[in-house]
Order: sequence, then structure tokens, then C-alpha cells
Amino acid sequence: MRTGKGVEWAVHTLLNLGWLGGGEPVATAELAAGHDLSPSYLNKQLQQLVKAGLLESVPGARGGFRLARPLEAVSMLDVVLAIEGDEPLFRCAEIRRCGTIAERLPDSSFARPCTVNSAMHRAEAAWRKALAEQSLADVQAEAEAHAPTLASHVRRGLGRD
Amino acid sequence: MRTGKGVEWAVHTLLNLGWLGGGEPVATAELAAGHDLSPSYLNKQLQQLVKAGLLESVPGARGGFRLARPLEAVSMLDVVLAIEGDEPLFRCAEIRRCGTIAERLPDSSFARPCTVNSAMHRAEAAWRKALAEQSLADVQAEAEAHAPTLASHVRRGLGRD
DNA sequence: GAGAGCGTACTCGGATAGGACTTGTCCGAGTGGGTAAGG
DNA sequence: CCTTACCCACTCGGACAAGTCCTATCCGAGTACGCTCTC
Repeated sequence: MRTGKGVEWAVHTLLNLGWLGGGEPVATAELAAGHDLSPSYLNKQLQQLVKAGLLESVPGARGGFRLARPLEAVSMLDVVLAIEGDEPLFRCAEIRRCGTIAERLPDSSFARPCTVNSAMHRAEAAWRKALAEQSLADVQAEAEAHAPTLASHVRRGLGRD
Repeated sequence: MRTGKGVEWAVHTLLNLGWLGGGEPVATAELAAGHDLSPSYLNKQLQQLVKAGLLESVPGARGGFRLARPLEAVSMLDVVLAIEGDEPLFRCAEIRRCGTIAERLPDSSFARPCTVNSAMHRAEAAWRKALAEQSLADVQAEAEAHAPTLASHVRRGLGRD
């Protein structure tokens, strides 16, 4: 049980788009070369971000992707849900209703939700809350705190300036 | 990205062993029948719990599994880590060090840990903390709160009493 | 010289294979109890 | 009747397949630019 590598790819790509600034789209090939990623697979992830409303895509020649809104308005949770989907970490199969134990139990026992599911859900809520409280702008600022020239280096690394 | 169903199986099985009480071992077949689970696959999960020190196994005829310690001393986190392993949810591949962007960056940029990894790690810490704060005894008590006769029904469902 | 039309190169988007992990199953090693023979 | 040795049924433990999801790749639809031809 672990997040796919698409999450890491997506976050770094969004950060790079933020450092580039400007409204002109950037092609997948450029973004992929920036971190030596598979262009085709990165493209698949970026399409997920477009569906989630985090990116805008420009088709055709000189096309690419650009941020749909500033990074201050994008949380880590937004990215994770866009890539991984919004299904819960823990899926309750309601096994409490099956088998020889359930046969003996009155129906009233199942009126309340499964307490195991509730416990797991509380933990997942804490995880989502922590992710939602961190915007990509926060992550960006933390990175720049000890490397003030980072933005200009990223622009040069992606062929800008 | 989701937890395996083994987690749900393990938690319910541990709760049932708690309700049974007593120190005599219970066979996998009985525990599996209680929730209509695959006995062989449940056995695999229970072996993980033995390795983690949550259960004790008794081999041979009249053997089975019994709790290694009371449920008050077992947290939800203990069970999740026993089944899923203690690897982090987010695995940082350090892609920041690769590609055309990294080539332009001075080595000092990588002195600090990756801020993306840090952000994901903070969220995971909140998740683990929430899991660690809930013991199986708490979950048990919550289940009994609205079904006081639950323990006796479980015992009957597993052929006791 | 200016403008319109066309061809070409480039990009996103979705459909298509490969690999890794989860899920599920099977059989062998080891143990305890029951049985029957012997004292 | 009590003791003892043997046999058998039962259980855990790990080795062995099937299914599903993640990972990776390729090709087609659509667009903007640049060139060429015409006026």
C-alpha cells in the first residue's frame, strides 16, 4: 500500500510550472526532460490534472500545459486526489455481516456503521486534513527558503531566459 | 492506492479473539468461518500478526492462534504495519536530482531533504498518529456501546458456550 | 510587395502491451490425542 | 486395571498460481506556423 509515483511527478511538474510563471503553455516533453521522466507516462498524469481542473491543456503545435490557477489555491490533497482518485484508503467490505457470527446477531447490531471502518476513516481524515492544509505555494516557499536562486535555475533548466 | 483487505480481516479476527477471551488457541478454520473468509489466506495474514508479535501460534493438533497481549496494548497502527509493512505511503524517488533542471543546480540545493517528500511525510505522520491513538480495545468498546450482548453472540457464533 | 492557400511539423489524447503486487490456493512438517496391546 | 507404544487426524507454515492494478509505450486527431503561389 503506497502512492503511485505519479503523485511525485505531478507535484514537481506543478511546482516547475509555477516557477516558470507566465501564461504560455509548456510541452510535456520539456517538463519530462526537466526531471528525466517518461514523457508519455507523464502526459497521462497531466491529463488527470486537467480533468481535476488543476491544469489547462493547449492542443496543437506550440501547445502544452499551463496552470489553471495559482499554486496558492492548490493543495497537496488536490494533487493526490487528482492522480490517485478520491476513493478511501480503507475499503470496508462489511465482513461483519458474513459468516457464522453474523448469523447469530440481530439486525439491530448493524444499524450503526462498522466501528473498524470508523476508526480507519478517522485516521484517513487526519491524513487528508494535513494534506489539505499544505498548499503547493507553501512547498515552493519552503524549497526557496534555503535556495533563493531556485526559480531562476529552474527556468534555465527548462530552456527559459 | 488503498489498504489491502487483509487489514480488515486481521482487525476483526483480533477483536473476535478478544471477545472469546481465555488462553486456549483458536484454529484458523474457526476464525475464517466466523466471517466467511478464505481460511488459507486468513492464515497468511495471521502469520504476519505472529511475526509482528500480536499473536501467538500453537502448532499441531488442537492448535491455533491466541492473543499475545491484551487488546488495550494493541493499536490500529500495530495491525496496519503488521499486515502492510512499515514502508512509507509516499516513496520519494528523488527525481529532483535528475534531468536538465538538476544539471543547472548547485549541490548545495540538495543539502536539505526534498520539500515534497517532507510535506507528504507530515501528512503520513498525522495518519499514523491517529491510528496509534486508537487501541483495539477502544474499537471493541465502541462496538459494544450500542450492542451490549455482542461478546456473547460472538462466542456462540464461534461455537463457544 | 501583400495576401491567401496549402503542406508540414508538432502537440495532446486515448487506446494498447508489460510488469509488479495483491489475492487466493495447495501441500508438507510437526504435534497432540486416542487406541490397542502388554504387563 | 494401569502403563506404554503406536497410529492417525488435525493444525500451522511456507511454497506455488491467478487476478488486478500500476507502469510504460505507441499511434491517431487536431492545431499553429512557415512556405509558396497568386494577384
